[in-house]
Amino acid sequence: MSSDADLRRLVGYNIQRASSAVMGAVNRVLKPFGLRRASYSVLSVVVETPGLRQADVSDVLAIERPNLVQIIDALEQAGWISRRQAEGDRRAYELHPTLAGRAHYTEARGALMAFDAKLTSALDQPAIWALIDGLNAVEEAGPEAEEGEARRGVQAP
Amino acid sequence: MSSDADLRRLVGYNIQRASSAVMGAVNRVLKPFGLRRASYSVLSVVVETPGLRQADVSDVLAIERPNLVQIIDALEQAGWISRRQAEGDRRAYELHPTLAGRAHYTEARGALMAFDAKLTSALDQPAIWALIDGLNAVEEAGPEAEEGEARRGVQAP
DNA sequence: TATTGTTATACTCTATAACTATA
DNA sequence: TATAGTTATAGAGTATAACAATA
Repeated sequence: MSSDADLRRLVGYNIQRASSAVMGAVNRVLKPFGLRRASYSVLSVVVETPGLRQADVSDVLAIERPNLVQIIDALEQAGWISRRQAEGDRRAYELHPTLAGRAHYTEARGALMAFDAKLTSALDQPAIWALIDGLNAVEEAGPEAEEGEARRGVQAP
Repeated sequence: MSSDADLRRLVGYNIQRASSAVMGAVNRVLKPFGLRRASYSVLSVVVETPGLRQADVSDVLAIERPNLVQIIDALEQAGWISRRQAEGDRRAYELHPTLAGRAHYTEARGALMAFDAKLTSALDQPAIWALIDGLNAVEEAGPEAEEGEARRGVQAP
């Protein structure tokens, strides 16, 4: 009987453990491409949906605007995306992938998808769908599930 | 069609999003009890398996030994666990819960399990089992899945 | 008055090297 | 020589306040 058996009953704990087991590995897969998880995800949405503004990317990826700035700077300096003045709003920038950016994304995506497939190699397709559905349900429930939980309790040092 | 549709095909991305949606909420649930995720998990294994050494806790929870020290310090100062000299090895400490620690854990556990149940309120029991099984499979596959992925690629700024 | 991008900053989490005292 | 606990520290990742330019 393993010592974290009680913790293993919590979905949140299992998510955390799986997450930390995967995060570092993902970064190592992306490193040869000059990308990290965050910059890969930004490159992905810019390639898939050109013309998004930084605030849009912030909303889609749940990355705070200030933290996006440096990520976009790096992607722009690498020559993979570019900022363009948004038409009709001189405050905003539209983000577009360069040709090199599209090609680079395709390569990195191939490596990452191969890695991701290995993560689930012990599962059949229905199990993978169930996993993703479950994760999405938890993600949606997360913010609202706090109501009423954090009201009683003891203050401690 | 949402802009992260391509990312959503990656199990790792869905895990990351669910994880970050849940982590902060868990900490807010635990805050009234003077606990965070890490200290709650340490208190849990010490209550469930008294007498573990710090190195054992490090292995069970995948927390680096140096990072454990401050967590255990805080739990000890709060009066919830105690360090005891291990018999036959004067280098090591065995960790034991206090009476107050057991009681406090029971309270915090109740709040956390109620919160955790809300996370999965949209899922039936088989779906919850499938979610946990899938997460555990990914967690096991994580470390090994990197072989051969990170060898080719372009170095970038 | 509100919003976009930005700067600066701070806080948490995580990872590593090196020390001590024991074994 | 190796291990348990510790110290110090560095690096990500994340969050917030405040500013200039523009709406």
